[in-house]
Amino acid sequence: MLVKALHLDKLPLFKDLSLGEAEIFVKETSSDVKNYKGGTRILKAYESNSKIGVIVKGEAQVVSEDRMGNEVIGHRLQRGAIIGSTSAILATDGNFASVDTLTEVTVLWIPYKSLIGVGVRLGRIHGVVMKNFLEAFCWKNILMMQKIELLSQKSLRERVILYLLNREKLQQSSNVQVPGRVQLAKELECNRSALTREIRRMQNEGILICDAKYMRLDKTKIV
Amino acid sequence: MLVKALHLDKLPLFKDLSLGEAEIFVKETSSDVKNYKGGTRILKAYESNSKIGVIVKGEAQVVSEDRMGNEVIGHRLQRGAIIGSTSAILATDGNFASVDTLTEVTVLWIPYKSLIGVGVRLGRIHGVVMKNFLEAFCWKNILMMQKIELLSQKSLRERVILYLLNREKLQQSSNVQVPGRVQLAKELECNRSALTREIRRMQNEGILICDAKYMRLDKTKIV
DNA sequence: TTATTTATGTTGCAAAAGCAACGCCATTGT
DNA sequence: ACAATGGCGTTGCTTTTGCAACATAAATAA
Repeated sequence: MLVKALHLDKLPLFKDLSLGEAEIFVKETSSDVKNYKGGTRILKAYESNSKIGVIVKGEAQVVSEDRMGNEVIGHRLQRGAIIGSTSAILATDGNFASVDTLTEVTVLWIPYKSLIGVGVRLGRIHGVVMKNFLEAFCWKNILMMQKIELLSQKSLRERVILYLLNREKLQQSSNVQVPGRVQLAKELECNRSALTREIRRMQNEGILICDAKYMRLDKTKIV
Repeated sequence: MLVKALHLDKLPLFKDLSLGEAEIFVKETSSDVKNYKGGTRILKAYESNSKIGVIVKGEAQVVSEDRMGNEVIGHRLQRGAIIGSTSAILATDGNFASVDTLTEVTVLWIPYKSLIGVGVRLGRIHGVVMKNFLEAFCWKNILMMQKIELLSQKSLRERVILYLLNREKLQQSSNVQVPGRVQLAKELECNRSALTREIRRMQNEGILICDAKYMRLDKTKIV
């Protein structure tokens, strides 16, 4: 069965559930699994959506544009990531972002109404899933907070430092793996050449040691 | 009883519940109500917390500092606002912000464990509260997204415009009520005098009509 | 009332960041 | 092998923004 084949029970969303329980949940909520090729749009901005998606396999990406036509962040989504939650939960105006696949992607779609509605029937199972769901949701929140904090820095240098400090925690290493400069500049929401310039400065001052793929902050030198 | 006296059943969190049902919920989850004087700290950053708070009366404010010692956003919280959710849900590292009262404030504290745990016993009631809770959560999300979008603008002028457009929707009027310049500068995360300067420029160009309390964009003039 | 904060507008100056153009290198496709 | 594309560093120039100082007005406290 699907649950077993795709190891759905190993998803963070089903943490603390047995294989059997996960199967029951999927069945009772009429959730279904869909496959998408690379480069497809899974979720369209400004369209209504009634299901919560969980990425089971592959990699996808959030894509969106603000009113001014600028592209707003495009962070990556991998196994376990939850998509479409706001649009499903707030039937009215919810999603302002689309989700595109980067590789072939498998998604588990859970009808939001079922998620809410099956409570009585499923008892403990429902409680556990809900708990896991909320946790996932919160993580998303924390990431957003981090982004806000990052963008609130007044100088580019501070953004770089904060970015690296956050990554250190995430990657649990003081030698931080970073994306290419183009991507990095996007994430820091700054101009690419301004970024390289600042990186160079920091290197010269000995605050930062880095090559193309890794960076390391010298914490003794930042105030 | 408390629920009745404080009109708890009228809280968004208890939408679609009767007074009696709200009472049952409060009792079964062992939720309790607390009062705080103005200028008190309700929730402390970096301290563990196991309850979800709902503001019942009064006004409070989010306060936080980032690693660099800068004060990050302090948005206002009013009746219905939910606080402490991340720290309660993610027992480990959750809350990086404190909450202070501005006026006298009443808070309904719901133990997170109960919220999750009472599902079986409460059936429909639980489902409804959960649904309402998720919706509130999502709104928070949307506000954060808006903030991110705002901060992602490259020029101050764009920030001002985006801010006003968002407010227009919120206040449902093209004549937008704005806070004082100091507060506004904080929300736009920019320098106060740079802000007044930009406002003046926009006025001169005829893009913006404003006095101390209100602003109105001339949409025919923005691209 | 007067004194004392606190918000606001204004301005000059300095620092920071955006922009654009260029050259180099690596990857990819033909 | 060659061309074409795309990422990266560099640099000069321009614009934007932050900062600090000051004057005024408004609000608050004594």
